[in-house]
Amino acid sequence: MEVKQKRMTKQKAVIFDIISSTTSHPTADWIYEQARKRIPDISLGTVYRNLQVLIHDGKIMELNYGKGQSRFDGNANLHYHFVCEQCGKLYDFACDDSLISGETFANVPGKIQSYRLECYGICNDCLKIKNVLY
Amino acid sequence: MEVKQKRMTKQKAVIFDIISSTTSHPTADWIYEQARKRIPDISLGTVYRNLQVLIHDGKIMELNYGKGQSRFDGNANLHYHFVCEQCGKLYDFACDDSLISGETFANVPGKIQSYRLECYGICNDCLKIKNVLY
DNA sequence: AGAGTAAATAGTAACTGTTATCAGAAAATA
DNA sequence: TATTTTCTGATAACAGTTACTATTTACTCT
Repeated sequence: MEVKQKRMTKQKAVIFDIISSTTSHPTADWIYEQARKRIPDISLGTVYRNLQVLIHDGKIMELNYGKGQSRFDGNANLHYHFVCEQCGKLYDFACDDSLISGETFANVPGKIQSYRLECYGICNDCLKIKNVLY
Repeated sequence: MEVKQKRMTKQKAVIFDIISSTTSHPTADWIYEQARKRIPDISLGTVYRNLQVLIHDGKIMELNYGKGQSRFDGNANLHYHFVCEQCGKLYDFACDDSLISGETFANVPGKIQSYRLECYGICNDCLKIKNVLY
């Protein structure tokens, strides 16, 4: 797939604005629905194309957890994610980077450039609702 | 999807044997090709179905990195993965579990049940071949 | 500003990986 | 052996994403 894109278009600007003004880690479909409110005849292909461009440019991150749709994150800075296995919500969390470095990767057979850490469990909201169950 | 399966079948045994005798984290397609050498008319659907059953039974792990095909790992014990971005190879690595615990997840808005750690970079083999470039 | 041209778009078809369906085969049970 | 249940192979359906192409749009150079 070709990800170069030099020109600024209305579509690209709107897509970037949508992603960077939410913290909800939206899917391409959701972004498409939002974008249609501003550009009614925007096409889903354009959304996907521009998402790739924005990723390529380091403006956004793509998060894919298992199967299903990818999610996109307007915060391209280093941070981690917590997935609630009850409600499916995706939470950001920060942690001291130094906790996972050095020794942690001592056994890796190569040179590390990046890593990815995610955790799974039950979020506080779900714990409140049905805390008997967990 | 239904993942219960009580009976041991030739197909299931062969699939499990193939996965557990390689450390190469194969895809469903590769497993299918190997299985056809032993059961020529086995179907791809059967491979997928039995992979789900084996995952459900905790015999194997599914690894999905971004898009593309899932990979399967006959080692269901806790361990981590290193992906070479040059050659695409997937390496296992162990690390002291205690390095990533406690404080690391202090800010998580919920109760953690599991986590996943992967790292990306250039493997030693690729570094040898073209070490000027990295 | 207007013309020329290279790049991006909308709409749609195609593709990929996976899952569902279902008639028939195989295994368990009687 | 007959009956019932589970699993299979073959194939169709599906979801998410990407490719294609004629048309439109943004930028460049007067």
